[in-house]
Amino acid sequence: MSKVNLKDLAKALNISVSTVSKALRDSYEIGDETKKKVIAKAQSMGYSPNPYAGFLRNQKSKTIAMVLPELTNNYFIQAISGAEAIAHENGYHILIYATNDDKEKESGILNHLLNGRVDGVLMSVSSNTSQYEHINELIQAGIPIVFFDRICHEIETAKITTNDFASGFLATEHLIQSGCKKIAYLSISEHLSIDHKRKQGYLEAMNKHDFTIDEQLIVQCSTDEKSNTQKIKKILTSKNKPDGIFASVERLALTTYQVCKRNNISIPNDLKVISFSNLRTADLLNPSLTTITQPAFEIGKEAATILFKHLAKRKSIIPNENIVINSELSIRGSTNPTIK
Amino acid sequence: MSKVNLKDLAKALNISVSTVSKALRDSYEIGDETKKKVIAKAQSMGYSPNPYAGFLRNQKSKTIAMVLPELTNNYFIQAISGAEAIAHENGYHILIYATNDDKEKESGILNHLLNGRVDGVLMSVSSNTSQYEHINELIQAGIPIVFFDRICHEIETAKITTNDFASGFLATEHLIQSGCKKIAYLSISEHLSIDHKRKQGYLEAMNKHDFTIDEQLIVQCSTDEKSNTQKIKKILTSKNKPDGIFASVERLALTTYQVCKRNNISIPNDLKVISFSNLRTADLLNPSLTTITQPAFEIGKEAATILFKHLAKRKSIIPNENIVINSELSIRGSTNPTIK
DNA sequence: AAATTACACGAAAACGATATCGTAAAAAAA
DNA sequence: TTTTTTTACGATATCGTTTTCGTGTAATTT
Repeated sequence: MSKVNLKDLAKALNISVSTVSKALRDSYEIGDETKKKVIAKAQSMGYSPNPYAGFLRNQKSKTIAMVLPELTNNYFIQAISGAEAIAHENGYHILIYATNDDKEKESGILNHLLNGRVDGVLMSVSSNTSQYEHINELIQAGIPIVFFDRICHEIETAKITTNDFASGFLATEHLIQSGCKKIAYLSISEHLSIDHKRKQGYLEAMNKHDFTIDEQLIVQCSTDEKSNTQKIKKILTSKNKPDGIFASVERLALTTYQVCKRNNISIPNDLKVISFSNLRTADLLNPSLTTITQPAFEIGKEAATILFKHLAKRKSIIPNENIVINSELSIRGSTNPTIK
Repeated sequence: MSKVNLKDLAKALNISVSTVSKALRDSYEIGDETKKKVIAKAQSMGYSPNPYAGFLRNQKSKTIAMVLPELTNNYFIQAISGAEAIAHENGYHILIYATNDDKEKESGILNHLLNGRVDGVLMSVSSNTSQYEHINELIQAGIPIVFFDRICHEIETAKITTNDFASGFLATEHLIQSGCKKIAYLSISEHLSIDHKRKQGYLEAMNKHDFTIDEQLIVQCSTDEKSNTQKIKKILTSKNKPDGIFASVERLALTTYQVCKRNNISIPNDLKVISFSNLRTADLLNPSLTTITQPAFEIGKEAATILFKHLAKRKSIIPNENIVINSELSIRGSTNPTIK
């Protein structure tokens, strides 16, 4: 049982607790010899400071929370991975919370964090979040928050995103240049800023190339996969069926693939597909999937870096800042018949 | 600034701190009226207890750590997701640590946890871990640990795995029954128990069907993807090339797919492939991948459940226990030409 | 009426580390 | 030599809870 504390150390060395504490923190108040003795004794007795005592004293826990809509998602996982990597370097620890894309659960989690369990929060809001009181409360409690991907424009803080508008534009234009005449957009949620921007990019590209916008081809999807499958199947088997699909998120592209497989719709011959995606197996799909790939790892890393920077300054208010890290288009078989 | 503490509440109510504390914890010592007053005031003043003060006092933090080889891995992510779901229900929080499959980093992380930052640990050991002092230290410090998937037989505690031997046997037999004559096994690490068992299953099936074991067909892979690609390419283009591959983990199956794609080896005609995998897109690969799918979500959930059960009892020693949750074989195109 | 028990609350000691003071002794300056 | 400064350390309050123990009043028992 290594329950050695400062008091034990002090007793063993016949000096005071405060001297031991200062020696271990390399204070200028303590002589070199004493320091050495203390450090040696701490080593030999296997001392390691009780973290919670320090947290209580300093009101800092060196812990942050990542609050995410879902975990089983390549994008978020890579973002966690990026944040985790940089956290370790800065001596921070990461608590993980999944909101299951539900505003109520999201709100509950943030309320739980209100009491100072974490020094800061990295967050991607859930798709049905349209009010932000729970977020503002957190900030007012002095806990800074940095958004990434699914951001809140309404909150003043740092926000990391990719170039959603430009990428949406690029994706749509790529479909047009690949010969598509009727392009559908699969939307994930009307409340999400990223969705809005990607859709704006889509609309802009349509306009530029004098395509008429058909509201029927803008499909409002949700978190309910059954319903999404229905909607996608319906549009792909309707008279007005599109010959190109731009999926705003990976999940919807995969659903599209499933629907096509079951209904013998050939990609890319009958239908070309492009999607925002961080799938590692995009290359190996049948056909390989043309993607807009976000630098998720870097985005997570950047979000964490900014948060740590402000935490180090003991500034709980993070000024508004929009950081954009560009995505990349990878053209593959789902939009180009010459690629397998 | 909601920095309301018990003292503030007590002052506002003109009663003592201890009464407030007891009232909020619904102690029998406090009268009903006082309780109501206190609770109402706590509500109106927005009181929320400082977690670290409680942790310090109780020596419990309601926090556990998950220590994993890597995050960008479908299996581990599902396991995290399972643990996270059950943690929330039990009021626990989860810290995430990635070892990058490196024993040194793993050791460093466990050392960091030694000081009581967490009440318990869920862990899958890294593939080059062959000594267990750092794990034993943790247990001796009174922090219980539950293993899942990549377990340590040498440590006495609860261990959750899938039926690796039987699944390895089943996978190999499936290849044999699919007509394979020369079956290779892609090993991930000789130190890992799961790998060992899967390989034993492979060997047993080979024996049962009077296949001669060819050591050349047992390929020792590693965490270095370049090297794995080389090895797999080498064996698939050698004179002694196999017509069936059993990949012990998903990553190696994907590498096999890449190699086949680049070298025009047709799956399943030239080569049949089966793999342990939790890929959501197994269906959509070219060809779809026959998998042994582990119930990762349930495994994570079960591991967390067991840990919480023991933590609730304040028992820091978890008796040895082996819990097995079976995997499922999903036959798809990579072993059956009639399936796309 | 006296003795006992229950009830409702307050005072204070932990939990373990940190930081502000205060103060001896030694060194430097006057 | 006296005064001032530096050096090195100790005593103590503090962070916010929880919990043990003590105590005065009211209710119950003999």
